[in-house]
Amino acid sequence: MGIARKITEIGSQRREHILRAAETEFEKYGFNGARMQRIADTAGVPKANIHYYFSNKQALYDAVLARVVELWNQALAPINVSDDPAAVLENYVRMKVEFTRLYPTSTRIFAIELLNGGQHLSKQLMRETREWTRDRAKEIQYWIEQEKILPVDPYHLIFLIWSGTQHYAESETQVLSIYHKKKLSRSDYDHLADSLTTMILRICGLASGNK
Amino acid sequence: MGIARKITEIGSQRREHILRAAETEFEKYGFNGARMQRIADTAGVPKANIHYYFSNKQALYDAVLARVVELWNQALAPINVSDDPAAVLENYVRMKVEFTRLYPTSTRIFAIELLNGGQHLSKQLMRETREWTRDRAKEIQYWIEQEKILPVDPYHLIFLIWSGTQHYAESETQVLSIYHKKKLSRSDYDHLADSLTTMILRICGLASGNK
DNA sequence: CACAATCCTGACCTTTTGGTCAGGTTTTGA
DNA sequence: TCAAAACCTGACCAAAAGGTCAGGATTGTG
Repeated sequence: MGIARKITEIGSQRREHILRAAETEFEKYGFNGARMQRIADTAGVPKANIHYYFSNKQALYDAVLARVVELWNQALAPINVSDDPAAVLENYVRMKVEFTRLYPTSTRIFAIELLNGGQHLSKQLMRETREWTRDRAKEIQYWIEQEKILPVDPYHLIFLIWSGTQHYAESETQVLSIYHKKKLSRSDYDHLADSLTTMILRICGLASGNK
Repeated sequence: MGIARKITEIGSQRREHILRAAETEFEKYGFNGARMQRIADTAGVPKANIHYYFSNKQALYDAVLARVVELWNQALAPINVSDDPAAVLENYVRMKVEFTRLYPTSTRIFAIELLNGGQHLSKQLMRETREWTRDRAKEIQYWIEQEKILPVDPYHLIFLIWSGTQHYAESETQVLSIYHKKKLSRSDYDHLADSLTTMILRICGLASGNK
């Protein structure tokens, strides 16, 4: 984009088109394995056209990652709607499962990025995530002190929720192999949401009846 | 290796050397990002030497993956040493944490491979894992029927243990960023093992006191 | 209508990278 | 001791991949 060009024009749905193609490419092959030519083919545009919108591969990747991060931020934001630990936790777990179900591509791109050391993630995002987590941990700690839930390490609990949900996108291959399935269905995810909710609540001593 | 060459000679610690260098390379950059030249430099041998031991990049990667899988299999094997669910679960969780601590590289290579769809994993391994998991799930189901533990979805429980431990290797970047640390210490892992054990036991209604 | 700004792309260039190979050195074993 | 087997490597090579660019098409607008 070098010098400021007249901002987005109508015809620039191309940009969007390319971005979408790039997203699935980076998801499948990672940054290094991604091929500009293949992205061009998927998007149905000449390779040179990509370079009209994105100065280079890195810029394209950054743009893809930016959307992923934006989505991630959205997911972080809305949490506290209640003072009741059980409601807050259940709400969060279900949202996280839903996020994983709806955006497996983003989940995987993010996972790849983290595995690679997160070099392309902004300090900004890292800080926001840290602060968000710290606040959540404090809230949990407060619940513990009020004896509303059993004592647990708040960070470990949060990480368990994250990993437990994301696992179904990140290690989908393994999960599918074990289930002997081609794809996880909607009801698989519904069941997972119930199951995970129960487990997390039990950890906190907030048994919701049984099963 | 084309035609059968006289099997390993003493001098072939080279092979080992190269393999070790390749391991860290594949861990850092993934298959596509890995550079033969860099592996050679790390191993301190000329690039052509690598091709004396491994016909090509793919073969080298397969060899690396084979070791990882072997390690993985070892970790799967020893489980049942007791009839007491609490003991079995605690033992397994602690072993898994220890594995993640000791072999983060392997854990990450495996995670990358799964994220990539596990194309290089043998049907054999997939089947073994499926069977192992199925057996474990049956055992858990049995405990439930005997009312030794609270009802849970056995598969979800197993996946939760896996993801919860592996998370600290796979998303190490994020975890470290949140903890504001450079590295997880031995005691961090000890604490994690305690914490995870407690959480998993609570899920099963096997509260081990508190904390 | 004209001229600018934007959009588009085939052809081409450069660098990187996995891989080869001829010929040399070292080890083995009868 | 000596030849065969195994080991080693500098110098190359061909293909792949990211990126450039000159010039054409299209669109907007006074």
